[in-house]
Amino acid sequence: MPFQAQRGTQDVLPNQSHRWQWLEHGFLKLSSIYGYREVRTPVFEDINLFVRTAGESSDIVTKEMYDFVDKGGRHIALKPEETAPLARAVIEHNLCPTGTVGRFCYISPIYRYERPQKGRFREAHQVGLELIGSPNVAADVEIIEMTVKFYEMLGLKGLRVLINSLGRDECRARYREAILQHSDEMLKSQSTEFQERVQKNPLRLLDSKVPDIQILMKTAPNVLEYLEDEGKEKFGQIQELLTAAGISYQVEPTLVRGLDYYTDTVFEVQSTKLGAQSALCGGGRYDNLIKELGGPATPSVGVAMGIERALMVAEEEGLLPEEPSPTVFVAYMSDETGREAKKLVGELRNQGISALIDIDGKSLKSQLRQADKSGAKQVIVVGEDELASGQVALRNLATSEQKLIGRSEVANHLGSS
RNA sequence: GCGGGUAUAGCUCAGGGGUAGAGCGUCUCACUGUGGCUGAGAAAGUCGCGAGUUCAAAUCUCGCUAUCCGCCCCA
Repeated sequence: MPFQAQRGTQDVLPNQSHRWQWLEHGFLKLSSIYGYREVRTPVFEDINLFVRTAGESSDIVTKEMYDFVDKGGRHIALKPEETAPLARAVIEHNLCPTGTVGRFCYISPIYRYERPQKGRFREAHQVGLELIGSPNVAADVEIIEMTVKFYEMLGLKGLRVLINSLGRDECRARYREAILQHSDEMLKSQSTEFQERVQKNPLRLLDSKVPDIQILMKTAPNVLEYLEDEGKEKFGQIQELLTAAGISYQVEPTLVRGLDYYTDTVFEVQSTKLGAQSALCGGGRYDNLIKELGGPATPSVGVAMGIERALMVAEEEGLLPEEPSPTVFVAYMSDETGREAKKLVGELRNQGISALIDIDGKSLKSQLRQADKSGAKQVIVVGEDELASGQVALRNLATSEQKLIGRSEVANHLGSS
């Protein structure tokens, strides 16, 4: 009877790792070019970390959390994102002393207890960047620029960069009132559960998928008009800097984030190829987070980019690298030549040459078929006659050219041809 | 948490109350020691799991599980 595991994510099927490596190497390279240091945190955290950082939206957040009580009675959550754990780690280890700027990047699994669908998994992975300690708009721009560069590096096309500013406390409070007032009539006809949610996070109305609400939001007040003077000025500066950097973007006043700790800038990169999940990444400024967690007031900005989603888009666009194939397939004729062939494969592998060999003693024809299938460019045939004179046959599968070479020169030939 | 689709060979899927199907792949042979092309043949399945209805269930019914898609939510 087949065993079906209760699992939270898709199995990773064979031959995926080169895709991940491709993406992660690209990310780490970009990070190092910009001077970002990699940080890792555990997959689990005390659930209160996330509850605190979510502010008034905390019960919504808790609902989506993959949490449990561990053997020691601790209430644990598998981290649903990396920004809060990283901020916690920065405080705990004083990675970014007051007055300095810290640049950090991460590659991390994240967990959310929700129904999987296209582009959404219970276990997913993110790469992310956090620039901690600077209130300057140049920080916002650096993060957005790196995000765009990352996707450019992967070769993704047709992406939209959306930016918005949510202002700070004063703007937020005034805008909440305005949008609640605007939606007052509509809310009366909704369920109490929905009304409570809206009370907790009215901004969420802006990117609702419900058609009626979308129509209503077309005439909603614009958050940008509620920005404090400083926020307005900064948002203008960010746009100037982005333009100067040659980054095309779109101001989207309905772009919001679910968490309360975001301040001023928020941004997102979208693709049309992800079903209901259009966002490839999300980021923004979070000047209140570190203080909220008990650290010194530390203005920061960051971004988290979904690995699975990026790979899905890359796959649809045919950008993924080819699977690596072995350099050579070593075929043999008999038990005796088989022993010699295995020895040869061992030698090649010891030299770091990717070599494949049949292990079931199949026919030569079958071995060559395997070789063809494996993508190996060349085959070495170890035969009795050749072996008697200390030689093996080297066959190029693409051209069908075959020549005899000395048994001891195999590695040299493989290197050059 | 809510709604819908799907589950049959290694893969992609058709079928359908009475012997389990196709294409691709695999293997063998034609071709004693040379892949791709061609032809012939073979192997391979408790038809997701469990119960019910029936003389008979892969097929109908119910439950469960998994999976995909949408809602909710999205850090």
